[in-house]
Amino acid sequence: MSAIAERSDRRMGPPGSDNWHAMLDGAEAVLREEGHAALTSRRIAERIGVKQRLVYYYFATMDDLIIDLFHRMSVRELERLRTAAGSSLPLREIWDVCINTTDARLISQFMALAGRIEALGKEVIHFIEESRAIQVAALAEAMQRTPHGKAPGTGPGAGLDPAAVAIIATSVALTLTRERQLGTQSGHEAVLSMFERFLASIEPA
Amino acid sequence: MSAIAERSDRRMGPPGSDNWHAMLDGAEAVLREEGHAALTSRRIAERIGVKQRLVYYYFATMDDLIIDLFHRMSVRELERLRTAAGSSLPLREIWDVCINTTDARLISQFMALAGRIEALGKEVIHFIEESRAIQVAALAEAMQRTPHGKAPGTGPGAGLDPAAVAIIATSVALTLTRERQLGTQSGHEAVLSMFERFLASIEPA
DNA sequence: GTCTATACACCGATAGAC
DNA sequence: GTCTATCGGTGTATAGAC
Repeated sequence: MSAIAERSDRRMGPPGSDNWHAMLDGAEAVLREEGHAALTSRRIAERIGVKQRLVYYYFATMDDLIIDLFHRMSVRELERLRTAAGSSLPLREIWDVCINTTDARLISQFMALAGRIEALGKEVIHFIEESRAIQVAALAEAMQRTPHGKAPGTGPGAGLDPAAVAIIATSVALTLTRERQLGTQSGHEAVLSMFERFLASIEPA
Repeated sequence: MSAIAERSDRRMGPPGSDNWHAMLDGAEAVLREEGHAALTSRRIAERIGVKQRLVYYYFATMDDLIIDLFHRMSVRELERLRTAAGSSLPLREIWDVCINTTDARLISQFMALAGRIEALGKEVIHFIEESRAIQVAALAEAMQRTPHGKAPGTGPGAGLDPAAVAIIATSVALTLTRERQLGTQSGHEAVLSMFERFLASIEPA
């Protein structure tokens, strides 16, 4: 998945090595704290105490570094989601991951970057589809097991579509996290208690 | 609201003039097409056919330009929302604004910038709270008029909270728009038809 | 594997003439 | 109001020694 193989001439360091991870750790911290405008080879090198040139030994270009960073993060996040989905209270655990583990600042930075770096956009799409599949599967199973409510506002009992619920849940989780980090929480309790009620009805604790 | 008054010494051009608007137009286009890393005074000047120095005649710093740009955009967007809220089908019109008018690329760029520029963060919060108030008011009125459905999955008839619905609707609209622009639409029909059913139940056409 | 040194482009912002 | 000219800084990326 690394773009390293695509470049030919320059000698390069091994992905997965300690330095490689250290550089991605530094990049992640810079991205989180200062935004992607500050994500430069110099800043990363300075942060982890190596020379700038070394960054280009492990990553052919800064774009490649960014893509590898997102990929490492998305692998971890999918792992977290799969673990949550395999637990005894899958929906609650997944919701917990979405609302507490995710860093909205990082997501914002990657979203902004995805518009500029095409290969990153593809990674992002892949991540969205994978994570949604995990959530839809967990929701479908829980809904099948429990006689669940009706679609909101609907007269006759059209059931909820797991795909719709998955999109709503992840969208809302991201919004709440982002707004909280931004500094506003107006209306948050209302939607949180609504999700709490939904969880209680479909996955009793 | 412009930061111009806060700088003292340098002579500056009038906000609201033709050039001022032209520069913000150029900035908006750059932001949309190339992202905020490319949003520089030179790029803007080049785009609208003036010299770079002129940008600094109208805006004290690039940050001020960005804040003014967001502010101009948020005023327009709030105006659109208020018009929609005053129409004969307010909920449908508001939903239409959220899902069709909004450019998710621009939002992503501003979100990423809001973490870095403190004054922009405040503008963003202000916009979020204003637009949410408009939506909540429209929802509350429509819900009061129509006997609406129950909270999803709930046994006893706890009503939907307008604030919760507003957050859900805007979150989902932004997600759908962003994913569509990114290049994926998996699950979108499910959630769109769910909103369509909700709208039909609460605001018959 | 890691380093020094550096080419070259572009950035924000300013001084001061017209 | 708009221009020319420019400073000082920082960015990506490379060449080639050790």
